[in-house]
Order: sequence, then C-alpha cells, then structure tokens
Amino acid sequence: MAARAWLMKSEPDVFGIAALRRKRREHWDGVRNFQARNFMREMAIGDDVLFYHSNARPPGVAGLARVCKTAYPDTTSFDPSSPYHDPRSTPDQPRWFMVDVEFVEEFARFLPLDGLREVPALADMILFRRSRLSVQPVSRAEFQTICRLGRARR
DNA sequence: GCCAACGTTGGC
DNA sequence: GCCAACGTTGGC
Repeated sequence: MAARAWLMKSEPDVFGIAALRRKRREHWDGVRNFQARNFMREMAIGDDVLFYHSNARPPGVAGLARVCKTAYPDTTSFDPSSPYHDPRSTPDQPRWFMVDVEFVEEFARFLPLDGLREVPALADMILFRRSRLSVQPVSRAEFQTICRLGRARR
C-alpha cells in the first residue's frame, strides 16, 4: 500500500526539527487527544510526516520526517513524574500511544502558516479548519505541494 | 499574556 | 444522552 502523509505538530522549544536532526530518530510522545491518537495508530512504517512547529513565531512547516516504528504504548502516560502522566492509562490497558519518526530533511525555506493559507492547492487542509488537532492526515497532493514550496529556491 | 475554538468531564 | 463547566491548544 502506498505511503500516507501526515502532519504532526510540536513546539520547537520542546522538540523541534533541529532536535530531530541531531537525534536522527525519536518517539513522538505526549499526544493526549483521542482523534490524534487514532491517527497515529493508522500510521505505517515509511509514511511521510510534515514536521510542524506550533506555538512558534511564526508557526509553520519546518521539514520532513518519516514513520519508522508503528504505534506502541506511550510510557510517559504511566510515569507519575511526567507532565504527560495520565492515571487512567496503565501498562495493562494503555490509553495513549506513540510512534517513532526519523529525520528526513529540514526545508530550505520554512513555510509559515499564514503563507500556506494563501496557497489555493492547500485550501482544504485540516490544518486551517481544526487548528487544535496535533496529528492529522494530509493528502498526497497537499504533501507534494508543500514539499515543492519548502524546497524552492528564491 | 490573552482569548477563541473546541475537546473532555461529570452532574443530572 | 444532554449540556454546562472546565481545561487545553495554539494563533496572535
């Protein structure tokens, strides 16, 4: 089956694309929203990920990652000392999951949210309608459009 | 730091 | 099962 494409948000102050480049791969923990979790459980190895910087100035797409491990329990949910702790999640009955992603590239041009809004081919992106959803599917056409913009020379 | 949007919780 | 209260996300 063809690889799907996703957009995943992270605050660059906490974990940005530069940190992923350094670490090469990392688990994507801390997702505490059911819809976002369900999307992560649909991910397959090799799926493309747009790495989005949220709560940044400006917010926008910073580059690309790739899914390298499918969903498994998010152990931070079991850890009382973690900010992501959730007492309703246990090793026997995990409520929250994470995937692993590997670094692919940092775009030559960071793509700010307000610029993406202006692109007609991206008008239907979930990003603009469901601003709080931190993991979301992206169509192949949207993915390709964003890659082209991110790699373009001035 | 503010606040709108919206997901979640819990009383009924 | 409804919905008000509450908490969080994330743009600005």
